[in-house]
Amino acid sequence: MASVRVRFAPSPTGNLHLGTLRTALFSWLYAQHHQGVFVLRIEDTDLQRSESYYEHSIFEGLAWLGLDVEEGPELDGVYAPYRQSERAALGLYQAAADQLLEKKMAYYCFCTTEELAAERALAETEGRPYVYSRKALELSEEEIAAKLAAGEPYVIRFKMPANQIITFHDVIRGDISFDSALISDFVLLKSDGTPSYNFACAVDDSAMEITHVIRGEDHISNTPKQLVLYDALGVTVPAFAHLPMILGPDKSKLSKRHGATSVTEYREAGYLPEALFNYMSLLGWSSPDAREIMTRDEIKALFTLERVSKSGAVFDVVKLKWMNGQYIRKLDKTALWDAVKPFISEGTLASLSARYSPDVCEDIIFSVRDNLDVLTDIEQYISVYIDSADTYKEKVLALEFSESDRQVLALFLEHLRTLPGGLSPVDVDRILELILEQTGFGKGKVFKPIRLACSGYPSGPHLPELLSILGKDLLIQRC
RNA sequence: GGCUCCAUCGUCUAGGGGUUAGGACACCAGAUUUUCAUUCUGGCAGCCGGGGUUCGAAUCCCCGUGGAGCUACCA
Repeated sequence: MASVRVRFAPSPTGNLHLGTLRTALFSWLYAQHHQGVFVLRIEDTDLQRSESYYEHSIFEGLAWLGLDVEEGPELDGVYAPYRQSERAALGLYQAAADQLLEKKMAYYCFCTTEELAAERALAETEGRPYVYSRKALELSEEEIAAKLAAGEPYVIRFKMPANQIITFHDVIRGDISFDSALISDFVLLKSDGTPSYNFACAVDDSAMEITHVIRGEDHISNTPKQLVLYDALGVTVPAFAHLPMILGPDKSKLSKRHGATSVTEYREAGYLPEALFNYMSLLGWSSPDAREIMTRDEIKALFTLERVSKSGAVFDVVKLKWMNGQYIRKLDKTALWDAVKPFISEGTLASLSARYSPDVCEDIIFSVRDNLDVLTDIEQYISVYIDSADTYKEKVLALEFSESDRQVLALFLEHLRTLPGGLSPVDVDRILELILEQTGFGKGKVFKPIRLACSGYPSGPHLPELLSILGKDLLIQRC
């Protein structure tokens, strides 16, 4: 069997979108699962909207998620170049168009946008579906030659086969058919000489020997156009798989008006790539054994198009957050510190390193990890460790301590003073235990005032960790 | 409007003729935790409607309905 070649073909007209990313993810997974090749092709034929800045956003997004590209721009490969603008410069699309022109399967069209708009408007008022009138087909050879010589702008259109049912088998959805009579003679080459999407797509997919075209459901209606092109060009047709849409909460195609949609935004909001990868893989696909938390390798091994669902999936940030928390809690002390560090403000970082050694910094972060859903949550939970003396005073002065509270604090202070050496978490546990015995009070009556007096906060990390990190000296001052 | 796709808890989904319709997030309750959080246990909640086919449909077929996508010299 021929080896699998899957392509991911985004256009660099915006930051890498979550929907686009999911297409990339499923394509990559499919290629990986079959030990195939994952190809990146940049579809930058829209000169107005394409920007190299966005191309980088695509590269970065893929790399961040760990979707390694085997063939693509900057990488070369047998099928280079991988940017359509570069392929156009090589005359690849022109050559294909010439071939169709010669076979009379395509033709020159000099119609202006105004003429076309008028045709369309007429069709609409008459309530019939619009297809191009084909008036350019009536032009004689001489007329065409004259217009060409005069430098009149033109496009090249494809001559759709008449009354034909075009059918293809979608790996996910089964057979899908279209009536060719309802499809207009679409443009192959635009008047600026660049290829239209459908043309470039078909030409390149065959040139690059793509075996599987995996893309969004929104491309289903483009497929018949590409099919007739494959046929006209006399090349092999790849397999198609149309993925369900990713939806916003209102069930319409996920877009900016739904909030954050670019991969960069999620990275900056403190999501881990492993979590996003895992969550996205479950949007339209499910594992055979109902597991949800899986490693990249596990997903890769389990992934098949047969288990991809047909209906659209609402992007649920709440579940993503939960999953991100799961991944955060899996990180060990050092990995957590590395992950979280870029999300701590400079000021906080400065006061942290001014007061604590690097080791203790890791302890601090680790002590609050259960509170983190996203990395950006970190700031709010570590303030207890770095509050200035003034801030602390302000907080404590607002509190009221009862007689029993004072009794507990006095005892605690006593134990601290008599403790030789530093204060370890185990020491804290022991002292707390002792006070419980000595006073006969319940846990709340003992722990609460100590937490309050020592930290100024009613809640926070576990007492042993919190107190041992704050340190004996500071606690003696505060009690 | 035309064409096309889709339809199981609020959300993501499993289940493809006989199941108490399963899991996950969220939500609610309880337990553990000095506290927030974490963790654990339990609970709430679903087959869009109508016709067929069948001894028997969530499952197969048809029709409705609803939602979505496409309808460019964008991709």
